[in-house]
Formats: sequence, structure tokens, C-alpha cells
Amino acid sequence: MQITPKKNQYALRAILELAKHKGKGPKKISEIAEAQAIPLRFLEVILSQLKGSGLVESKRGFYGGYLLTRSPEKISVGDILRFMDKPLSEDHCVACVSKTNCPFSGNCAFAPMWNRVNDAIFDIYDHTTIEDLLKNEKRIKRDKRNSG
Amino acid sequence: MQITPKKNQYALRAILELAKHKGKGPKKISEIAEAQAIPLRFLEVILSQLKGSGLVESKRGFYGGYLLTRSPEKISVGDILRFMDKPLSEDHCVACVSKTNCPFSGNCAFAPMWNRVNDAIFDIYDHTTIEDLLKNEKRIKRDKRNSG
DNA sequence: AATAACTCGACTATAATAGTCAAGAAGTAT
DNA sequence: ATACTTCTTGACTATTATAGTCGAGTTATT
Repeated sequence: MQITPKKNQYALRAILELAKHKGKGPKKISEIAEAQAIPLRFLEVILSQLKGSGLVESKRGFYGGYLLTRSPEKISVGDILRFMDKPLSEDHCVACVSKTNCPFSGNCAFAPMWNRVNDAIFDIYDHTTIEDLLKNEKRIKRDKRNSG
Repeated sequence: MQITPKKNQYALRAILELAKHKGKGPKKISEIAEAQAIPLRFLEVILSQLKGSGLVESKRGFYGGYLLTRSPEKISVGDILRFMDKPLSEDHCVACVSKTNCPFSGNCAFAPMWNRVNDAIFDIYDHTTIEDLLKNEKRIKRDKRNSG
């Protein structure tokens, strides 16, 4: 079972890539796509969607591309994933998505557990910043150099 | 986004239903299906699969049906969900399922987060027993009686 | 023997996700 | 100006995972 769809993972990776590039102006979709192994056309869709979150902005033309609007330590994984999952209607069961159709709506023995799970997941997402992920990456590279 | 597939939720509900029936002999698939709003034919598949876990056993014939093999406080949600997700190969990335295909295998900045999320989820699953869920259900019914 | 259950494996349907495409608009360079 | 490079938009298609179905068979009870 996948924890989160591929699209969301691509969104995270794209933003991580922009974070690496912070301060060097816009970064082209094509470069992000290559660096993070994301299908170009699909990434266009995703970044375009991400603009709606206000986390990124775009610039057209020759030196165009995408940029972050805030610094990496002010963007959490939760910010990104919450936005990506937005289109789903509010007021739905965490587990089964549908609230109206659920035959156990309002008296579901599982609801407290699903809610605790959901909270636990987002607690981690909300406390993980893009800056944290950048540090992970640096640490991994350092470890590689020192061992291999 | 669904936390766990519907099939898994049905498995949990089926076992919850068997737990309610504990001590009264086998319970028919058709009764479980009705009580928990699960499509009959699909439930047949699920229960048949669950036999492989050793958590339930079946009896055929007129007074046949399914029974639990242990008492509800000795069955955790984790036991059930871990079994249901079994067929997936070991040694795979928690987030993207594929290990071999992942271009970031071994140097993924996200891996620690995905692992923490996965651990957090299963920590909850492993500490929630069927008995706990039965108590939830009783509490809900009691609350309903007292208020409505 | 009749009937009510589970059993098994293959089959189909549906929906969600993943991914693609083409034509256009905006900015940069020469 | 104009050619070129980039993002923009929205509709389209493909693929896969999940959900669900079916029929013929076996076992046990009455």
C-alpha cells in the first residue's frame, strides 16, 4: 500500500529541487523533471497546480522557470500534501472518504482509530520542513563520500 | 486519500462482527455481510483469504459459518492489516512500493520521513485490539441511548 | 436426498491514478 | 521585428489497482 500517490511525491520532489536552487533565480521545468526523474508533461500539470497553493511562482520566457515564494524552512511537507489533496470534499470520513454513503456514519467503531492515524501522519508531515529534507540529502551524500 | 483499501476495512469489520458473536458458534457469511454492509460475494473472497492468517476458521454445512480462533483482546488491527497487505514483496520502499525501480533507492531524502510515518501508523494499529473496537461500539450505543 | 453452508479460481467492471498532447501566450535575445 | 524559449491551459488517453461477480464444486446437517 502506497502512503501517498505518486503525484504527491512528485510535488514534494519538485519543491525540494526548487529549494536546492534557492537564490539562483527560476529553475526550468525540464531541469526539475530530469533531476527528479519525473515525466516532463506530468510535472507541468503538477507545478501548474501547485501555483494555486502560493508556495511557488512562475516566470515565462527565456530565463523563465519556477521559484519558491518562501524559504525552505518555512515550507512543511504538510503544507504541500494538504494542498495536493485539497479537491476532496470537506466533512468526509478519514478512512472511507465518503461521509454521506457510509452506513456507519456517526456510529463507526473504527472512526477514533482512523482519526488518530490521520493525526499521527499529519503530525509528522507538519513537523517536517523542506529544509529538513535538504539536510537529509546532504547527510546522505556526506555518508556516501566517507564510506564508499 | 484513503488510509487503507476497502477490502482491508471489510476484513476488519468482518472480524469485528465475529467478535460480537464470540461464544455463539459459527456465524454465516451472509449474516456478516448484511450486518456490516459488505457485498456477499466479495466477503466470501476476503474471509477465505483471512483463513490463511489463522485468525479465523470455518465450518461447513447447515450450521456452518466462520469463527475467531482467539479472543478479541488478543487480535490487533495490526495483525489483520499486516496480513491483508502481505502479498506485496518484502524489501520495498514504504512510500513508492517499488524498491528496484526507484531512482533514489538508498539515497532518498524522503525515506526517513516515510518510515516514520509507517511506524506511526502501525504503532496505532498494533495497539488497537478488536476488544477496543467492541468497547467503542458499546460506548457509542450507550451515548446514543442517553442523548437521543 | 435435499438443502444450506463454505470453497476455489477465474472472470469482469469501475474508478483512480498516471501520463500525454497540441495550440497558445508571455517574455528574452539578436 | 522576429525567432526562440519558456510556461499555460484544458482536454484527452492509458494503465493499474481495487472492487466486485459468477458458477460449479465440496462438505456437513437434517
